[in-house]
Amino acid sequence: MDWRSGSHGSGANLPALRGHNDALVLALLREAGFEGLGRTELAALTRLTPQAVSKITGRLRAEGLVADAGRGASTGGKPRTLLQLAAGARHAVGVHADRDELRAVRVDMLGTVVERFHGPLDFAAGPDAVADEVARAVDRLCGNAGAGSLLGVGVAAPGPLDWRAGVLGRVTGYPEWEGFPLRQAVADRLGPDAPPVLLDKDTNAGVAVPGRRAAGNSLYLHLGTGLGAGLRLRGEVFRGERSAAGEFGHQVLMLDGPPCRCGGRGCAEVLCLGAVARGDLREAARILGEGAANVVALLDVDRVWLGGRVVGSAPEVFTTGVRRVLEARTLGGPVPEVAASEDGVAEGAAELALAPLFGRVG
Amino acid sequence: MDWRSGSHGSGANLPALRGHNDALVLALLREAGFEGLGRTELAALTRLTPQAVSKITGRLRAEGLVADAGRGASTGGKPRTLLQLAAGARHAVGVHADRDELRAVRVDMLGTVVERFHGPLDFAAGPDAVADEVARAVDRLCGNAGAGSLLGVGVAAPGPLDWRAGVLGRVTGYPEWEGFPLRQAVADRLGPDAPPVLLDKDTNAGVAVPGRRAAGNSLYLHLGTGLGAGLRLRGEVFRGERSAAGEFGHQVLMLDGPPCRCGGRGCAEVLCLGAVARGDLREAARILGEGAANVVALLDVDRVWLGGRVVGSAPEVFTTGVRRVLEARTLGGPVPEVAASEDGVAEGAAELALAPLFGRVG
DNA sequence: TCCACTTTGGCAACACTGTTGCTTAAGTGC
DNA sequence: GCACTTAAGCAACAGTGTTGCCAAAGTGGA
Repeated sequence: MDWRSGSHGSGANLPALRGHNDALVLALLREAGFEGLGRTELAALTRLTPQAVSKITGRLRAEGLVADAGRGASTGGKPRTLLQLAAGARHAVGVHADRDELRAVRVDMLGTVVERFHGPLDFAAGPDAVADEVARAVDRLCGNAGAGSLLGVGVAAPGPLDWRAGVLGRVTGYPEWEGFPLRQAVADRLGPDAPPVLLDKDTNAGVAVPGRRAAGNSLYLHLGTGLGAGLRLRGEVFRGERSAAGEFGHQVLMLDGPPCRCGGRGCAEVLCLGAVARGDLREAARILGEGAANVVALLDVDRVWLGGRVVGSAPEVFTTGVRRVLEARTLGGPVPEVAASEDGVAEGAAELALAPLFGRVG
Repeated sequence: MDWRSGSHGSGANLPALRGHNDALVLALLREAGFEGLGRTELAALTRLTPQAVSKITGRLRAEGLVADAGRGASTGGKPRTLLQLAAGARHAVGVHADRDELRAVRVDMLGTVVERFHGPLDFAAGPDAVADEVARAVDRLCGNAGAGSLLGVGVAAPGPLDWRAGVLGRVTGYPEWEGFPLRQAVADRLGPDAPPVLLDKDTNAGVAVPGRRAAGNSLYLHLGTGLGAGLRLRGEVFRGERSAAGEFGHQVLMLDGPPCRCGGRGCAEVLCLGAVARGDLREAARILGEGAANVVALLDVDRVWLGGRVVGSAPEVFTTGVRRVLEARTLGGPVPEVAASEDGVAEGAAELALAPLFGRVG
């Protein structure tokens, strides 16, 4: 349930109890998708009594979040009335603010993209101008949605940054960005009636891409101008206490190897980008694979997503290269799924805004 | 709160609500230790109303888990009545079943060791004989405790093993151990009225050593005949979906380096043990530090514990060596605490048995 | 066509949770 | 001595999931 807030979490009262169960039912209905789920199945999955499920779904129906989805087949008695998520009843917006481009999407409660928008962006114009552009993109996408149906806005930006405070960190090449409260800046521009705004690293949004199977542990590796990673453990984005988790580019893979801009030697990033610069993408994929295999072994990762422009330029090379290393290094154990991710950072940002509805922090 | 059971966790009802709040209050009182805590402070920490705290502490007092601890200083009004954990009211037993030695402890609810026992052990005698020895050690330690005060028994053994099922995996040198249900074997020998028995990897027990600050992320590195790790994320042991997390020995630190027994090349273990074999403990510490720094950066780790016989032979060399690497590699960020752990695996195993009382899985 | 059976799902009463409103106890400080 | 502050319990309350019961809506055999 995780009603954590302090170091030990928070106490729970009746509203919190109800909120937990509501979110749980919504999450199960979301996973079931268009097929829907009967009340009896929900009772079995939640381990609540059928009567409790009836009360809960009654509430959710009254709020318009859940709707009937016809009748199921009979199993010898009255056929069950199927319920499904009223996907279009609420929306979320996700924005990927990259160095030279802005991509924004509006998604429904299933995470399906309803509307897209993208345009140029220029970090050099300064953080205030970028906040303007982000707010403008959100407004454009929300004009077509019913008022009040927007649950949240997620903004993904290059890290590092402070997720809790919503403040940017040192963005390479743009020193004036450090310390800029982008989350608050966007929220101010959207007005006081706007839903909550979240700010997260692009790699964290990348690992949160909506998918039916949110459970388990996932790793997203982003190879572009730099090398970064996002982690999803037990279905939730893992950020660490100081939003610093997911540092992958400066994992040392070759002790006393070539010097890196970070001051270290033999970092994954310097090795990988070096191979890319030499045009040796196979070697870059192998290095990426070795780094991924370290994380896979350490954290029992189920799925590895690869993204970023370099990967996008030759997805096959990278997925097969990484998969080969993982197969060699997982001794008998299950080999994680490896796939190249379409640029889904904006979708992931929207997913982070949607997450609280389903009882997840992110 | 984490009343997880299925992939999405479980539904919550009133008993679960009460259990969560009871566990939370007990955890806070445990952290406060002998100083105790007033009802008002508990209310602030739990975000419950003072009246709710009075009801909760009333229940816990009736069960004997909590007791008065005198009066606090007045802050201008009636002085608060302090409460503290009745540490001696319940106990847990932890057993470290190592290849040639058995160490067992009985601890109170604060995790303080009340009684110790250790003796020889011989894995070669077979798993049944070892289960006998473990059960005998538990019986010996529990004879002196009041009946019914035992909350649980934790058994730590060399990994890999299946934590959920309580079944051993491949123990190097003892092929007949694979698949042996040690947890059930011990439970059978303790009888039907005995409290729950847990089985976990020694490295997981090592990272769960009782300490006031359970929150945050910790890493335990064990350097003995092999190299292993235990992870504690957000205060809970991280085992992964298949109990496979914490693989550290075969993290590749030197691409295409010296061949390892696992079939890979340049693994942390082969590099580290190689340096140890050459008598170069400083180099071993440096390698350990580089591996630790990778994990620290990836997971935003706060504390690094070092253990195992090799570390025990020269704790200063390893702590300073590891700390030096961490200082060099954390660029401006906070440097995690580094300490050599006394052999606390048995205490950690007891802690895992105690954990459910405080609302943690482990 | 009828009827026993199974399964679904809602109504009403219930037990029990934390919350609210109020009162009493027990200190401090002018 | 008295106003004030803080702690903590009693009683009534709102609202949760649970239990017991019953009506609705199917299946399947006589």
